[in-house]
Amino acid sequence: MSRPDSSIESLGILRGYPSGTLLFQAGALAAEFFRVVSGGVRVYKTDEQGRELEVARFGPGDFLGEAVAFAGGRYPFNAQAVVQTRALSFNAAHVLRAIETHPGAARFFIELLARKCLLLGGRLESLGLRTVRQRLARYLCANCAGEQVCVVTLGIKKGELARLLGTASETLSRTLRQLQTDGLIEVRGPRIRIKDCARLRVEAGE
Amino acid sequence: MSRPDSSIESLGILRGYPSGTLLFQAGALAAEFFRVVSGGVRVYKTDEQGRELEVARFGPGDFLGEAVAFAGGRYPFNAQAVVQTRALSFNAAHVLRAIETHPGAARFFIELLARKCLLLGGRLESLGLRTVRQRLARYLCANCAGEQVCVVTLGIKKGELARLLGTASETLSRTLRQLQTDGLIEVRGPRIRIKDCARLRVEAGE
DNA sequence: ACCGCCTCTTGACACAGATCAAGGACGCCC
DNA sequence: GGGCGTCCTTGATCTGTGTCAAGAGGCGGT
Repeated sequence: MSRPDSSIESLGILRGYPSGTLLFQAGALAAEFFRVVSGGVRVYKTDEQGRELEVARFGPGDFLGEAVAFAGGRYPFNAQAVVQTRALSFNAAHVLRAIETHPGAARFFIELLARKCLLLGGRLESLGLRTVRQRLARYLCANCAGEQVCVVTLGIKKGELARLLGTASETLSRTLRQLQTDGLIEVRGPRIRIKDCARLRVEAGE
Repeated sequence: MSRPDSSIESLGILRGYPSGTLLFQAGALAAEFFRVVSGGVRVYKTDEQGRELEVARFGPGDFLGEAVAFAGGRYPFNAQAVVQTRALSFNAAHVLRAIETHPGAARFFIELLARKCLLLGGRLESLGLRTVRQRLARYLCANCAGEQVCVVTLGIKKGELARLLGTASETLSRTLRQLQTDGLIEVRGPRIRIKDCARLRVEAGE
């Protein structure tokens, strides 16, 4: 389920993106979409005042930009390589044409888009009716093996995590401390030991 | 582009939903999705404390629930008829099977899902980095003909609009007044005259 | 016309989280 | 080791928005 039809895959052109470069930019016409091969990409939006919201972060195997490319129109967000990244670039029109003759590929992209809708819906819900504390708890739970006691090692900078959670780094810092004071976690740099997974899950609101 | 393949359409079963009844409920297994024929449906989520966020509102011609049904799993939101509503109900597995042999239908659903992703992404951005004032300005602009001066008549109660914008009705009330004080609009009950569309658009942040 | 119900408005207040401003910790390079 | 840049933390303060409480206005029913 994580690989599209190989005849589709062969339509992709492999490209390299040094850390910091943009795969696409908000406002540009969306003719192509991408599949990350190695590295990582963050998708974000900046407002006039420079405040920034990270919509999602993608790693190897993930697709990005496919929704805009299929719908036609302009990218609503920026996509930036966070490390040296390689990605397959697809022309949306070519892929749509190929899909017409490959039912399996159609189904693949339908499920891909459907899952992306669910992802976005989940983030919407988090942002709309959860506090920073709850969102953080949820993030930690999601990245924990589910054991009673486990250690989450952040793969990203705390400032980046803050923007991913839709908050400021200062607030994230304070919230981490608060969870620690409450005996739920123990923070040692980028290493976070979850002392009580069950209780943390309650904090997260399931 | 707004109609699926007729062979797909014929898979739907027409059902009636009195005002207030649920088409589906958060947590239920998603086997089917819907297309509104007449009436209106709001999709929302309630948290433990009773706070509520309206994710989207659908009218005649719109699909809902298709993302969850295609991805498999449980509905993350509730869907409720806001007035007496008729809707076609589709079994997701049947439709997926039909799609395999109808390339046009595949393309239809891909574009449908893609547009839904864009819709959700837009709402995410609004909620994440816009103030209530900006979101309201944006809503008014979107529902205005684009003329220099025009009148928007709210089709929904102000309390409902508030939840759609992700805020409380009291705050909406105050914000409307504020825009009026600033000379951007004139409010007379559910009728809102936009005095300066261009300036309002600036407020909205394009 | 009176009453009850519902929606909307307004005021007072509380609080989460953003912002501003200093440090402090750590790594890296010369 | 000293200096410098980046990231993180902490404190003080400000602001938007939610919440609670009390009317105000409209509308239908009797």
